[in-house]
Amino acid sequence: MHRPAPTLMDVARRAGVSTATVSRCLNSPDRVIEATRSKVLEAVRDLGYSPNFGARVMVARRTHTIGAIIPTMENAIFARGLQAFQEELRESGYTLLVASSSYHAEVEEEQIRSLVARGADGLLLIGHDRDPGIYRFLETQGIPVLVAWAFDRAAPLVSVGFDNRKAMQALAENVIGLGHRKIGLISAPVKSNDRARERVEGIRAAAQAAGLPDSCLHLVETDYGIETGADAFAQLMGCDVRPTVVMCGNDVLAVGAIKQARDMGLEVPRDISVTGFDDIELASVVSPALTTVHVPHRAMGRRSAMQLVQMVEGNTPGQSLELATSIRMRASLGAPRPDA
Amino acid sequence: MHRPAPTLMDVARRAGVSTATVSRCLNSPDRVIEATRSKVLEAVRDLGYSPNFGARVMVARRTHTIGAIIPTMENAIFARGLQAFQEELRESGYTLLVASSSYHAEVEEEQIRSLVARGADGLLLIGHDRDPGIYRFLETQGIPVLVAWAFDRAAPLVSVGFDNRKAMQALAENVIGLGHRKIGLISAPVKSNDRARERVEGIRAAAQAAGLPDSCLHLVETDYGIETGADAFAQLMGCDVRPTVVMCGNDVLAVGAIKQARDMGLEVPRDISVTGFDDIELASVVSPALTTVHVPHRAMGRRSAMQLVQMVEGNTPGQSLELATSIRMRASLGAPRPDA
DNA sequence: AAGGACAATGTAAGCGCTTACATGGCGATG
DNA sequence: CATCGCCATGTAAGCGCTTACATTGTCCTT
Repeated sequence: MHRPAPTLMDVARRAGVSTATVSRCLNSPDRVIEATRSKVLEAVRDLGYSPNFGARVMVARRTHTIGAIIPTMENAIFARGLQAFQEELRESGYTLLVASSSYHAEVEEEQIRSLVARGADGLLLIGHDRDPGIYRFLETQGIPVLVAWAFDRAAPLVSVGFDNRKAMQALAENVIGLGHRKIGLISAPVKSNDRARERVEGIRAAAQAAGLPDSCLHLVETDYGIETGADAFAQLMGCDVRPTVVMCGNDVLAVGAIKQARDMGLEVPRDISVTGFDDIELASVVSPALTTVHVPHRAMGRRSAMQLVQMVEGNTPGQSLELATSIRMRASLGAPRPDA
Repeated sequence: MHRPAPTLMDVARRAGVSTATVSRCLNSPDRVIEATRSKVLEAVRDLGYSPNFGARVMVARRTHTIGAIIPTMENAIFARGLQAFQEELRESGYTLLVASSSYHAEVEEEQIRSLVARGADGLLLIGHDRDPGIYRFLETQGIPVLVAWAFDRAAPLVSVGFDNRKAMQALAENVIGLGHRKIGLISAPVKSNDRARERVEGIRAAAQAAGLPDSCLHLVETDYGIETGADAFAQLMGCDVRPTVVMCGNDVLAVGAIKQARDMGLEVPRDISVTGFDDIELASVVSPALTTVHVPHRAMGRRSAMQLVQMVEGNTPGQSLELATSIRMRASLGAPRPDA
């Protein structure tokens, strides 16, 4: 059905030169005399020639491609950071290829292998929880890897991000400081998700520090999404001991919670407070605006890109970087009702 | 600094067989006797071997990779459809690689070339507006291309999507039917964005059909985002003739408009109505919930994937598919105030 | 005018893999 | 027991490109 794509050889023949000359025209034009060059470039245009990437990579051993695997594209949590990551990469002459794992470890592993096989010069991964085998694999492949969205000095991999536990703990201290003693928690599944786990533990730590019993915390785990957040909220409200505040592992869940509260005729924050995590755009749009932990998405993306490029080009071990988070106090958090 | 990644040859030597046998072990295991196979697989594991994609592609001429270039990852408009697209691809044994163009034609062209060079077997593009030169390039490369998010029978490329104009026209007819005569429009820049353009024209068509003068429409173009939507809304409200309804080219802009209305002390829909387009999750979360055009994101993603795979595998020309949209009447649209 | 330096181009090896074809061994068949 | 066929494996070509090295021609230099 289709003539195969033209090759270097075709161009060379048409221009009446050797393949080497064509290659040089394309890669170091100044090493070829003007007359030849224009002849060759004309042939390239006429034929609609485009170099075969595979062949080129095989020789050059560099693709100028960075791969990123994120848990999901479905919500905005990674979107902004990734956008910044890509912008910065572009400036350094790299192309970003993104794959999403749908929060499945096996899919992620598959994607890692796929991206590596495709010659990614470096990889961006989210979070630390991962089968050690895959780290060994990356090691033998000699591919620099950077972990983002979670800073952990002790982790085996270089990471650029923030301390999830500390950030959530700070928010929880505020919540407790307002007088809340019955706290509902909605989190993404903590198994094999270090970020979710750390956030929950941050809350635990704050409760403990304030001398609250463990029983004051009620955790519901659920998948990611507005609807699932809503369901979890309903579940929490159905318990014998109603919480006065629901702290959510991220903004998407929190928005679901707020929505459900509204649907149940509860007023936030008068009847119940809600908090989130991430400070995505959604957080300031929802009504009441969401109290949440602000994460420096764009800075994280940019710094990750810079660091990763450095690791790739300098062949250096790379250095972890901790970014600060801050608390955004907005309308969704208030003191508990005196009668509650 | 690093030992180069192991090759087929290394594995073969370690397992004491030929490279052909190793290759067969990996690609058609049943053509190799059990004993040999386990020997080879052990060597593969020990060495952390991963096939060199470039080399493999060069021979096989197939990558089982589909590339997609979307205008932005920053908001959820493409997220859900893309997720479905990826899921369907995965089931057919394909990997999805995504790049984003930030709504820049040159970036998009670069990404197309990059993805093609990387051996994408097929491409998913959004919308039809594009330099014809790039179509010629794709033609000579023999890469099947599918356009999504915009159905157009007359377009040169196969498309799976909906009729943007018709969809928006239907919504506009509703709006006009409610009695609105002064309509504000907030759209993404219509130049080189056929979807935005068609939507605006849909509104124009509805106005014309209802016998309204052109002057009843006031268009503001702005980039994508909640904040820009808010600004555009403020601008619209600052005009001498205040509209009674603001129709937005998409939900993100509409959410910005609603937010701005709230900030300006206007009650939606009593003081002013707002409509969107896309029906992303955000639309039903915002308060008041957004009246918008529902787009079958997931179906579009799945059908696009199926169609594209068919084009790639069957080497067939492919067939366009029009999907239906529907109107979601929610709280943000009401009749105009009698006194307005 | 002969020798040398240098610039432009050509020649060919080889990157890591798949696969058509060649080879050898073994069981079934007559 | 010789013959055939088949299965498991090996051999080697070649995918499209880059690049080290070889070749040719030009223009100085002495």
